[in-house]
Amino acid sequence: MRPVRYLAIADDLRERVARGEFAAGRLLPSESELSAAYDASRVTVRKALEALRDEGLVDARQGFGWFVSADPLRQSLGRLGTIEGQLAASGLAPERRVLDFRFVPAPAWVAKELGPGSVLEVRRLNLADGEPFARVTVWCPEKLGSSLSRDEVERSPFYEWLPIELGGATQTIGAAAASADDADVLAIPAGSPVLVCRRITTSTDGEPVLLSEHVFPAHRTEFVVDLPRSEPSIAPTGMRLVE
Amino acid sequence: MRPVRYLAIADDLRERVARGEFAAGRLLPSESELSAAYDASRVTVRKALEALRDEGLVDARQGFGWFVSADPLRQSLGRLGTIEGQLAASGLAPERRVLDFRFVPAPAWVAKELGPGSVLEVRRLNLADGEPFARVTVWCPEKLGSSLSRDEVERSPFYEWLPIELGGATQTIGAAAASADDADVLAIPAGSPVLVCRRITTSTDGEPVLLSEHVFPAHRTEFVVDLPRSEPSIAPTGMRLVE
DNA sequence: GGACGCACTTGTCTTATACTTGTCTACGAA
DNA sequence: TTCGTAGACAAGTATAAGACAAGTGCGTCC
Repeated sequence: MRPVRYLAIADDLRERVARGEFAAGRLLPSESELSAAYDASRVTVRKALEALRDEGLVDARQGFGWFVSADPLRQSLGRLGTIEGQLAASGLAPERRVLDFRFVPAPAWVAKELGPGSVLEVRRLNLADGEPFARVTVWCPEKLGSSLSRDEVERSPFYEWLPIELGGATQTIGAAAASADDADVLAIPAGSPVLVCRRITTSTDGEPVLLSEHVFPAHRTEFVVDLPRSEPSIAPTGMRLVE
Repeated sequence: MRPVRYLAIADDLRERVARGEFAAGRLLPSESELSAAYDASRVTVRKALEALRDEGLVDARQGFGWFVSADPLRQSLGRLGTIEGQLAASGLAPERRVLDFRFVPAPAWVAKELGPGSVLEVRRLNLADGEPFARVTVWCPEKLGSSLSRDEVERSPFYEWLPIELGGATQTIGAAAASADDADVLAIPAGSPVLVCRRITTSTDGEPVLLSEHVFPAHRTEFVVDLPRSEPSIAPTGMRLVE
């Protein structure tokens, strides 16, 4: 339960925009409709929309309506979102291809977080418009992974299938030279620079439940971090594709 | 010795905050709720909260509530600003060596932010215990840079010498292969992976005033980013050295 | 084609309620 | 004196519900 309703609505709208539910340049539902949909007053909905406008995500014209900003100048993701959502927002077709799906003994750095034992390891290739842009490996404890099927994790984001609610995440971003294996699946020369991102996702009670390693070709991806100084209302952190 | 109730409550709250029970930026239960929960009067709860406020751990706004202070953010921003400080903290001797100090026409991506014209460009090498660990280039408008001397920027961080107050910053993090030049000054093989971080720092009124490009050898550095899930609040962002 | 009206939108108010912190007084116990 | 309880009141915030002005799009009538 959130004490501040309009922030929750802003979050939800931000996510829906990021998912591409409202195409760029297209109209959002009117304030009255949103008000009815969220069962909130128009004032509250407006505050949410105005918050999004401050982020440059949407804009409004009197007598016309609210619409997704044509050029999201600083499209910023304040929450733990999926890269796929951003892809969809920029009009690219996301695709997931599962390379491996197996239960294995936890690798060293995974065991350090989850504890020793068997884990589900899913190796996956993410594509945008047919072009590979990320090799992702996800590990989760055996007891969580046992309810998942390979088809499921190929269809939609991993965490959607987990029977628990996720909390926050910590990720480290580093650079490396592509291994022969990664170079192969990403269709880049071996040894060329890649961004390596390791993420530890915890459940709402703080236990690490999901570990992942993302490898991005350097020429296609970069991280954007906003460091606000004065008003800590939102500190967006996200990733975006560079063209 | 008489047990002092409000100090005990303050201790308990401090621990709950430290455990992350209340995410940074999140509202705490109201004074009335805490009062009921601890079976103490509101005055006592208030004294506990005020003690935490004096420590800078929480803050309050009238009519709104108590929330975990945003201080960690500013801290990490400061940390980002001075990697050198981190080095010193870990017992390494930081050193700055100015490679270039000159006024030049703004390069393309700099001109895009600062506008065309002449800028001060400072190329610098950062060392830890004699080992180079970052090549940094800073650009700032000519009228700001004209009051700086080469000795000054070699002695202490760039922004300390600027006659204006800085606001927030946006930085992008990417990977690349080391150029021949960078490889040379960083003492790494040409073409080996490096982290490239470009930062746009704005003044308090939102004007970009400082642009910088940091190049780190991949084997020594990585970024750490915390991602909150549902709370649009504070996302501490920092960088640390890897072993 | 041009003028008009209608339905709908955002922008900007007011009024009211519930809840919050901020501050104060009065009183009791060790 | 110090610490605690109990309560009252002021001031601020979030939200609800609604009224009204102003702008937009569209169909209709002349």
